[in-house]
Amino acid sequence: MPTAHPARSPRRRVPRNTLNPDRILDAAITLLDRDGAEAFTMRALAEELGVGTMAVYSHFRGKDEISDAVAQRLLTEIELPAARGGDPGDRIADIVRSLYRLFSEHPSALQLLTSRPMRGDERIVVTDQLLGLLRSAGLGRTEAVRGYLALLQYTVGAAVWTTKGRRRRACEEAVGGQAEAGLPTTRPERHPSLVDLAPEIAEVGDMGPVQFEHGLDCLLRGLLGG
Amino acid sequence: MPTAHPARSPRRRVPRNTLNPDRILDAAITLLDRDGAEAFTMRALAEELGVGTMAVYSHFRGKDEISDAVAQRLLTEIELPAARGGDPGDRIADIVRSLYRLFSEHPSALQLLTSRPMRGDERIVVTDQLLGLLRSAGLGRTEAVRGYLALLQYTVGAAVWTTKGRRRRACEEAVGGQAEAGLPTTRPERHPSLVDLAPEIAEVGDMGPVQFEHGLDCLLRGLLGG
DNA sequence: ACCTGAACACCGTTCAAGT
DNA sequence: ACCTGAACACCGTTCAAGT
Repeated sequence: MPTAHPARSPRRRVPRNTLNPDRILDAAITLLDRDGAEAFTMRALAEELGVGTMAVYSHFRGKDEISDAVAQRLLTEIELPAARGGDPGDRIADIVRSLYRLFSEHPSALQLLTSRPMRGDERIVVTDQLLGLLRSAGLGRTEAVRGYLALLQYTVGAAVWTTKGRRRRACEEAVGGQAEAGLPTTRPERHPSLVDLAPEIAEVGDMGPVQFEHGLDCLLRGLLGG
Repeated sequence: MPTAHPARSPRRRVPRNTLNPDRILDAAITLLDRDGAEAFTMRALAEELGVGTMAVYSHFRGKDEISDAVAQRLLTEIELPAARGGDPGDRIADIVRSLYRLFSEHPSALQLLTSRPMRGDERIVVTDQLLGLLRSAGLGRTEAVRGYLALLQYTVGAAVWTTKGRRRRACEEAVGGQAEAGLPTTRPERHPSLVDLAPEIAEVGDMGPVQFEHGLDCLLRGLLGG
């Protein structure tokens, strides 16, 4: 009496051809967004799909290949502003904003997107559009390339900050206690500015997108209005 | 005949009290900087120290506690500019630059420093000094807090970018082939700006600190010179 | 108190096997 | 071709034991 799964899920055997790359990627993104990067496991992925662990290996070479495909797919979801006219500065802000939104909506995918080469057509289109807009805003050739990099670096940094901050806050709430917006106890003599600005620090601490907008404004002013 | 380590290292038994928290943190940072974050393993750490895996647990509660302590220690290594006079803008740039340098010199520690609350006095001093300088540069209360955040976000993003780029480049070199500075093949009709600016892109691609400086200039101009 | 190995519950992946 | 479980080499950590 060879009972198949001694104490596992009630799954017996899945009908053929239920699995395909798209369904696997959907499940991977669900897993990533719902449970975080550390829960993105080949075994958990298979469980999510209601399938044996090794079934996934019929469609992808391994976890790395799935991660690459997820990054690719997420970049596809970005909606680029279609309007071809208007102020270059506004259009630049639109594109960068939608990048930030992508990172915010898929927090655990941020490291996927920053850690690997980002090949694929989607990223190239974003790059090309930004470079063209920076040029048409009057920047020189090298300035445009440097400006593009500065914009992306700021965006990634702001997204990392927001993402980690969110996790930090969740962690603190789970423990209990406000913990005054992540700032440890301070002594007025040694940290005068910190104590003086405490109310503003607490106020600003929460809102990710608003803060991103503010920094983006500053950066664009410095880039374009010099 | 109970032979101790069947095929392990020739270590037999270490004299007492050779281990202490400082030596463990030294080894952890060495491991992190030399072999990368994914090589930072409790077993590898013990090997580095010439000690059994579980010996470390006599000094730290677990891997998380070691990671926290490493982050703390790295923040201590930051050298804050001592000069108390001079242009606030220059002094702000100095502090942010030394933060960027810290991140660059300890690439694998970047996620350690961004993923956890960053408690401890060292971080607080940096924050307090930056806030004070932004205020004395003429910024309002909320502007100073937002400006501080923007600066840190940009710094983290630039460091992530540089770090990941370094790994990417090493990976590509190992495979062989220049791979034209990380940019995949492009078609001139679809990506005009990218093709047009190819030489500048290749030129800028390499230098991390120079690019950081440029973006920092822009951001500071937008922040202070508005 | 400090260090040890064995053992447990995980992980990605290889392999031989089923349909 | 597609899916399966067993097995292998890893991981962090618990535990009982040595000195």
